[in-house]
Amino acid sequence: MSEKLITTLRRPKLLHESVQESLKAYIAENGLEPGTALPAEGDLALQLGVSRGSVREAIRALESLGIVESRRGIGVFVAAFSFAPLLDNLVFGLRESPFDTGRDPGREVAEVLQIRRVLEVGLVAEALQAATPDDIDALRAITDRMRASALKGESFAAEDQLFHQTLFRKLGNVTLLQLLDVFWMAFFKASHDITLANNDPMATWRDHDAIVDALAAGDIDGLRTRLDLHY
Amino acid sequence: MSEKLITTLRRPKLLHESVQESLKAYIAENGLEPGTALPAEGDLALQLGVSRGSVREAIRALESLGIVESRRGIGVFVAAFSFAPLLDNLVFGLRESPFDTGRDPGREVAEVLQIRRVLEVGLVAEALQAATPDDIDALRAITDRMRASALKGESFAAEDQLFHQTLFRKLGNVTLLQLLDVFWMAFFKASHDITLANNDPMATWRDHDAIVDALAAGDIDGLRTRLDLHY
DNA sequence: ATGTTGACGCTTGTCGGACAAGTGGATAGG
DNA sequence: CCTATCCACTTGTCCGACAAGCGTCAACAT
Repeated sequence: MSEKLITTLRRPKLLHESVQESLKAYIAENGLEPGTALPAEGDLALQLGVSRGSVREAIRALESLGIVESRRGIGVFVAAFSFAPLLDNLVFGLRESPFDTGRDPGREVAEVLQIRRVLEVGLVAEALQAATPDDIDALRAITDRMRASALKGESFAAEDQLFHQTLFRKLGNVTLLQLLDVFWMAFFKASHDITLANNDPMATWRDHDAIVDALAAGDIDGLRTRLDLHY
Repeated sequence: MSEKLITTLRRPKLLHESVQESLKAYIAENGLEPGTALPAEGDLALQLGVSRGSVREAIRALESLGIVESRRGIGVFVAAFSFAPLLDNLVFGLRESPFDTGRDPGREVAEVLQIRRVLEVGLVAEALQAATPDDIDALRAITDRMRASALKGESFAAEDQLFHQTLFRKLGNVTLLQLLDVFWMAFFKASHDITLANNDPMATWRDHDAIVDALAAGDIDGLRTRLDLHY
């Protein structure tokens, strides 16, 4: 069959790449939990028979991926998985990925927005079913803080992010929550870089407040409509 | 206001991290396209006033993120953006992210599947509108190859991936396509690691074929239903 | 004249040692 | 018992050196 997976074959594998794989295998095979300390760079270099520089380069690569975390004067530790380390690269690569769209710098923002819209609109019904009165109270508290900030003419990025996170928390899908977080930040950073003209804070607050209203009333259709209009 | 974005503040910034940012800024500000060569490590070290080791560590971190690519004996080049370098880390971190779910090794798979379902079901209507007869022919050709493989008792992972990619290609949302690709591969790898019992190939083929039928008939509701049942 | 081969310079890859900077615990002093 | 200091250990950074891979160009052979 189509066994054409010879994509990027490295014959004589580079040393720091081998060390990288060795470290990943060491973590995976031993089932090391986040926070576990790895052997010191010197020990690793000694055990693997390579120089400390090669070990350091491997650690640096794994660190940028969020797999390990090195703390000066203490040691190297297994890091808790998070999308955050990948975010910077995401927005970096998102600024202008393909070549043929140079005339449309806001295209990636629109794409991210479309993905967020589909995800949230498609899941808000389930979020309504899973929501408890406590969740509604928490959302209302967030919109209250939004209004307070809006009245002072301030923006409320943190509250906006927290709102969408709280709305879908009860679904129990942590991957979804992280993904929404990534896209929220990607949208935030990108829109801040390109169109510095943020929307009217009061209008944004009313959008969120109307969503909470529909949520409290159990109005699924209205909820979908309000959320859709929000985008 | 709530300017609590002090998340990961490094007071005395580490040297190789500064070099990293400097390189990213150099690429972004000069608008360097993929394939462009960067100054040699030695030159960079000289210009930045740091050692070559620090420059190398920064390059190694950027390389693992897919931002640059260093070729031995030639130089360091700006890499084309791709989710591929991040995929390994994604599946690596997805194997068992949180601590409290050790008894449910398939939870992440279910989460990824839910995200894919919402995305595809929520966007299939727009995909129908954007689809041309050529697209339907292409999809039918894929399902034909699926049936041929299924009759021989073989699986058809590549065709499965291509099917979903073709279905949403006309939306013109490359970010979405890459995301679906990432999640498809994450699901494929994860499900292959955990539950080695893949579904019946014939049943999988019938699922996809029914989707093409509904697509050709312009039956939006049936399309949504079939796609939903597929998951 | 043309094709081949070899040397050379440039690049990244790897090594070893050295010192600075930061952390945490042991230890001596109050 | 509490406190301050010292010390072993770790990561961070630097320097110099050599190996390995690549491209160019000149000298050579045909």
